[in-house]
Amino acid sequence: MDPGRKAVTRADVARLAGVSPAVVSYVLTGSERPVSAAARARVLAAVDQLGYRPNAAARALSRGRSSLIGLIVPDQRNPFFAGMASLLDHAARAQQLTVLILSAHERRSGVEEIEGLTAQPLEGIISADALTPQELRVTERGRTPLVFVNQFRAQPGHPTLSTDYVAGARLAVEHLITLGHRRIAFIGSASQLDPREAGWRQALVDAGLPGGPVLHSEWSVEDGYRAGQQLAERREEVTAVFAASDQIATGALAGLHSRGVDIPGDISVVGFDGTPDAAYTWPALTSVSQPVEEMTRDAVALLATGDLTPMFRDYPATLLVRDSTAPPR
Amino acid sequence: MDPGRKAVTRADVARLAGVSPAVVSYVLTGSERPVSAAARARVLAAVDQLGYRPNAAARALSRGRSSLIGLIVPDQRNPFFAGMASLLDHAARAQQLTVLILSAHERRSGVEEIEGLTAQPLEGIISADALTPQELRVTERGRTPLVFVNQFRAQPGHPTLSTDYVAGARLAVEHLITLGHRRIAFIGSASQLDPREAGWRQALVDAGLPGGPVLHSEWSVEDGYRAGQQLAERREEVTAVFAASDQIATGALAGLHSRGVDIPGDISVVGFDGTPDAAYTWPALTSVSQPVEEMTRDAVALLATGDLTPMFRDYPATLLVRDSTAPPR
DNA sequence: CTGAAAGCGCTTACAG
DNA sequence: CTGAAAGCGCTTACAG
Repeated sequence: MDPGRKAVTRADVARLAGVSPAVVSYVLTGSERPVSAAARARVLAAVDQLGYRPNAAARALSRGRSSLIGLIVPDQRNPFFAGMASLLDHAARAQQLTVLILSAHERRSGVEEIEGLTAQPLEGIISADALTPQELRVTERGRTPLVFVNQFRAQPGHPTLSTDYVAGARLAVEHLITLGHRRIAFIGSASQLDPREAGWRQALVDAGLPGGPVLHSEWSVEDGYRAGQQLAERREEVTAVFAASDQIATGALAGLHSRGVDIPGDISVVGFDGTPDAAYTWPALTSVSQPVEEMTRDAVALLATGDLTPMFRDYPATLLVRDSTAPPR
Repeated sequence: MDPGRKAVTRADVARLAGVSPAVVSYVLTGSERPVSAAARARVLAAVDQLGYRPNAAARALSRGRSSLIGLIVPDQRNPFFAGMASLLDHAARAQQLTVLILSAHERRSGVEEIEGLTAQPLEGIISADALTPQELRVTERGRTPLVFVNQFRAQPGHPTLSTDYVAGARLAVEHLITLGHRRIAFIGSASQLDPREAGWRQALVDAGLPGGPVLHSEWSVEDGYRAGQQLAERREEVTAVFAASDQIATGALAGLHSRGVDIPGDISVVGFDGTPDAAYTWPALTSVSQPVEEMTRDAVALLATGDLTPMFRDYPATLLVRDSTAPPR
C-alpha cells in the first residue's frame, strides 16, 4: 500500500473532465440538475479512469444522513436473525443502503450501544427487538427514522411490521389436531405476552381440547434441549409439542432423543420461524415459516420513502410440513 | 419525532459550557491537549445535559478514517461466520470500532461491492474470504488496511491469521484411528487446496492406512446431505467420515439417517468448526473447534495498532469429542 | 446548462 | 491552558 498516494477526490475528477466540481456532483447524485451530454460523458469517463468513489463521510456530512441503516436484533448468531440480516442486506442494496447490525447480545447497557449506533447519522433503524424507553429516547433525540419488525404488538409512534403470530401458531396446532393429536404441549418464553402461546391455546379451545402442558424456556437451543428432556418425562400424557422457535424445537429434538423418545412416533414436534437449517434436523422439522423477506423489503421501503406514519401491519405465516409430525400411534 | 428540533452539535456544548468548540474536542477526543479541570468538568456536564454525541460522519471526514471496520465473509448466514461476526463485534467494541458485514453471498460482482464497502472510509477490513485481484486493487487504491483470517495460505502483502487446518484435520482423523477405525472417508470442497484434505490424508498415511473415499461437496448443509446419502451407499466399506465443516457434517448426519444408517454405530462422523449448534445435532457432533475468538481479537489489534507487516500466523484447533464418534463395531 | 460559494460538524496544527 | 482558523470532501441553493 503506497502511503504517498492520496485518495481520488471529486476535484481530481473535475480537473480531468474539465468541468467544475459541482458538475461532478450533479452527474453522480443523479439530481434534477440538467447537465450537457458532453459534460456528463467526460465526467463519467474521468470517474472510470480514476476509479473515483465519493467519500461516504463527506456525503453523509453534507446531506445530514448517511446511507447506513441499522438493524437491531436480539442475537445475530441465531439463524433466524442471521437470515433476516442477509435478506435486509439484499433489500437495502437495491436502495444503495448499507446495513449495520447491532446485536443485543452485544449490547452491554442498551443505551450506550444505541448511542454508538446513532452517532453514525443513520438513514434509519429497523428493529426486530423491543427497545427500552431510554433507547427510544436516544433514537428520537437523533431524529432517526425507526421501523419495527417482528413485534408482538404495535409500537406506539412507529410503523410496525410483523408476522401474524397468533394465526401462525394456530396453523401449527391445527395441523397437529388434524393429524389426530389430542394432548399438545407448548414450549416457549415465560413471557405472558407471546401471541404464539395465545394462538396455541385458541386452537385447542376451538377444537374442544384440554390445554396441554406449558414448558417455559428461553430462546436458545440449550434451553430447548432442557425442555425436551422435561417433556420426555411426560411422554405418556402428551403426543405432540409446538415450540415457539426453530432453535427451541431443534434443542427439544435433541433433548427428546437423549431420553429415547421416538419422533414423530412417540411425540410430534413443530417449530416456528422456517429457518433453512431446520430442514436438516433429524427428523426434518415441520415449522411455521415467517415471511421475513416481505417484511424486510417493506421495512426498507418505508425508510427509503420516509413514510413513518405509525401503523401496524400483519403478514401471514405459512406451514412447512416435514417429517417431525405424524399421526399419534 | 420532532422535525423542528436539530441535533445537538459541538457548538451547543461549547456555548453551554462557556468554552470554545475546540476545547470540547480536546476533552472528548482524549487528546494530549491540556485542559483545566474546571473547563473539563463543565464540558462533561454540558455533554451529559444535552445528550451530545459527536457526529460520526464529521469526525470521519476530518480524521480521514471512520471508526468502521469491514468484515468480509463468504456467507453471514453460516453459523460459523455469524459467530465470527459476533466475536468480532465484541473485540471491536473494546476499541470503539463498529463492524460492517459484507457477505459474499450478497456480493453481486465482487468488485462493485467492495467499492461500496470502501466508499465508507473504513478503518480497516478483515477478510475471511479470498479476494479477487480486482477487489484487492480496490482496497489498495483506497489504502484501506487489510487483514486476512481463516485462510488456507499466507496472503502476500497482508497479515494472515489462520487456524492450523492441517493439524486440526489430523486431530479429527487421529481420534477416529485411535477409536479403531481403518476406513475413513473425507467430505469437503472439490478445491484441491483444502489443507483439511491434506491433513486427513497425512494422518491416514502416517498410520499406514489406505486412503478412504473422498466425496466432494460444496459448503452448504444441502450438499452435506447429498454427500451423506452417497456415503450411505458405501457403508460396508467405510466406518467413519471426516467432514470439512460442521454445516457439511450436519447435512451428512441427516443424509445418513435418511438411508437408515446408525450413527455412530454404523458410521462415526466428525465435523470441523466447533459451532455451538453442532452440540445439539443428533447425535451430538464431535468436531474440531477453530480458535475464532483469538483470531478475531488479534486481527482487530493489528488494525488498531496499524501494524500491517505481512506475516502468517497459525492458531491451533482443538478437538471436541461428543457422541457422533465411537469404536467401529 | 454551468460555476463560485456557503455550509455540514468535526480535528488539529498554529498562535497566543 | 485556550481559541481563531484552516481543512476534510462533499451537496445544493443561488446567481449567472
